[in-house]
Amino acid sequence: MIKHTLTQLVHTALGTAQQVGDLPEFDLPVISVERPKDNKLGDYATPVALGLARFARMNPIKIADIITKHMGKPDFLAEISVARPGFINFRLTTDWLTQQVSRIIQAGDDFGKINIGQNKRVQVEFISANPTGPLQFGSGRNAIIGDVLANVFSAVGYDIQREYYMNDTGNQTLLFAQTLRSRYAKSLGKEDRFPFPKDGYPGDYLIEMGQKLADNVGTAYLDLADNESIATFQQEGLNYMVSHLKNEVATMNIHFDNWFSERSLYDDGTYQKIYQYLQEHDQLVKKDGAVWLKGNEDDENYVLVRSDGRPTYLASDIAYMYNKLVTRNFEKAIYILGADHHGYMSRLGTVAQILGLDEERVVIVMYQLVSLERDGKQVRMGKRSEFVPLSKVIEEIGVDATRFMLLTRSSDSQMTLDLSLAVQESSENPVYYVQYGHARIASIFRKAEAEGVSMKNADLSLLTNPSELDLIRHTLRLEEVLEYIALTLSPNHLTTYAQELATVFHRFYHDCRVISDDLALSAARLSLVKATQITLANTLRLMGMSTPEQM
RNA sequence: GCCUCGAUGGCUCAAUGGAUAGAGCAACAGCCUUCUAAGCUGUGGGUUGCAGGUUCGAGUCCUGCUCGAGGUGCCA
Repeated sequence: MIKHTLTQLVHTALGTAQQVGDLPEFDLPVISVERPKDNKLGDYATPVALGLARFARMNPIKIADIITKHMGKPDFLAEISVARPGFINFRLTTDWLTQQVSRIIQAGDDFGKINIGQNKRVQVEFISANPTGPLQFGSGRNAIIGDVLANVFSAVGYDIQREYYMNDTGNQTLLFAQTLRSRYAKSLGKEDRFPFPKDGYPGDYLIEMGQKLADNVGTAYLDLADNESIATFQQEGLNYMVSHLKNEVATMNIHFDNWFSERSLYDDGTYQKIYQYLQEHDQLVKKDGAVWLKGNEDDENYVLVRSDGRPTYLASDIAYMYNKLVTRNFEKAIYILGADHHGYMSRLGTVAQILGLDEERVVIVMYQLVSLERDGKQVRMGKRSEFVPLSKVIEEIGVDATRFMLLTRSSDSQMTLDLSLAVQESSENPVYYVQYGHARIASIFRKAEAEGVSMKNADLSLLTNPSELDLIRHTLRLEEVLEYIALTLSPNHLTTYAQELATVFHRFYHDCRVISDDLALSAARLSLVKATQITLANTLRLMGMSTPEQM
């Protein structure tokens, strides 16, 4: 990446300047190379001299001059200039820029990939909603953030595993099984046998599920022994829900590598193992008949085992983390959590400490909740209030628009979706603007083929129009954007980038006719258009969206 | 009470401690005989919630305050 090359050059120049005594001794700082807001200033810039003024006790302009003096003039740079109050600006040569077009075309689907991950194994766990019902719209945000982050981490060189953690044990599962049993009995006309449980799940899907079960097994499950009964309905319900969830996420272009069972942590001895570990490390306290985790701070006590002997979800979380980071030995475990789980954050850190794990291996991406409105009035979401299924929103506005909308905002910002406006807003969704760019390009190539114009043996040096060069600059940013997203865990930048790239392309399309009588120029421009298409397509794919050939 | 997050143009939002705070929508004015007008060009619109502080430089970091969302269970 050219940005890294520049960083390295500045770094070296600073070292040299110190060696020859042009600059006093100080620890070399982290050098930031950025894109200036105004591209008239240059393609890249560094404010490093500004930050050094204090340590060097020199005027930043003077420092900048010294740095540039020792940088020499690499052949990919047309100009290195110093601007007040001490920026160093770099301008790339047109030649270097235009050559990038062929690099992009050669890389094809791989363009944008970089290797900062060094193939380290990283797990992204996301959604992980209780398998007790269809996904709610709020889970969509979790889904998109997790899926796109996983895409980006793959692209920057990590070996990524996507995992869905199924809470298939505990209170909610029990209630779910009881509800299913009651629905099943009812569809056989035996509701008196198993009345609807208190706080049971009201959703219609359970009525359907009960009916299906009755169709499949008849009355066989009515007279199971007490200890078998609930377990059976749990298992049936879980199987049904998981296949349902798989289909549901598949409609959003999401595919998990693994569906991890919480219960398996108890069945395979992981829980017993960590319990023993915690006991040996004096982390457990018995109080009021329950077992508490001491934690590292006073007053940070959490219950691990209830007074009735059943472990809490915290027990599972500890065992699960152990499983991720020790048993399966992932370099890092990324958790995508909604703000309603933010209590987890400190807890997971505590858990890592207790297990003697480097806390940096636990990465938490927290996003603010999505609230829903209808005609400007808030719609309460929750298990027992109005339920807005994700699938319904997707049905109404489409996967691409849904994904894009959920991805645009930064994770930290709360977002509101007005259901009555969703359809209307989706029609002006910027995703279409981006996809239109891709479709336009496809159209250009259809035309080129029809007219026998090809991009073979293109002389890229013919690309000199500012719109053309600007387009090249923007395609090259993809690598930087991906690195930035991986570093900051902020996948929303992909949407901004996609829109900017589309804007620059549409402007180019307006300014420069691609297919013309000038065959040499046509070939060069077709190459540029190809490179743009590759970049747009890769960006859309990273966001999990389609790349239409026509619109 | 304590903890987390937010407040940026009429609306929805962006912005690596850097240069003149940017997009889209909405409003207004232009551009199709030409590869897709789901496009392009232009205009207006801002004391970045309030008050301090740190810094050469703050929308961004720190402190206090106001308003909003969420958390603070032997629920997950």
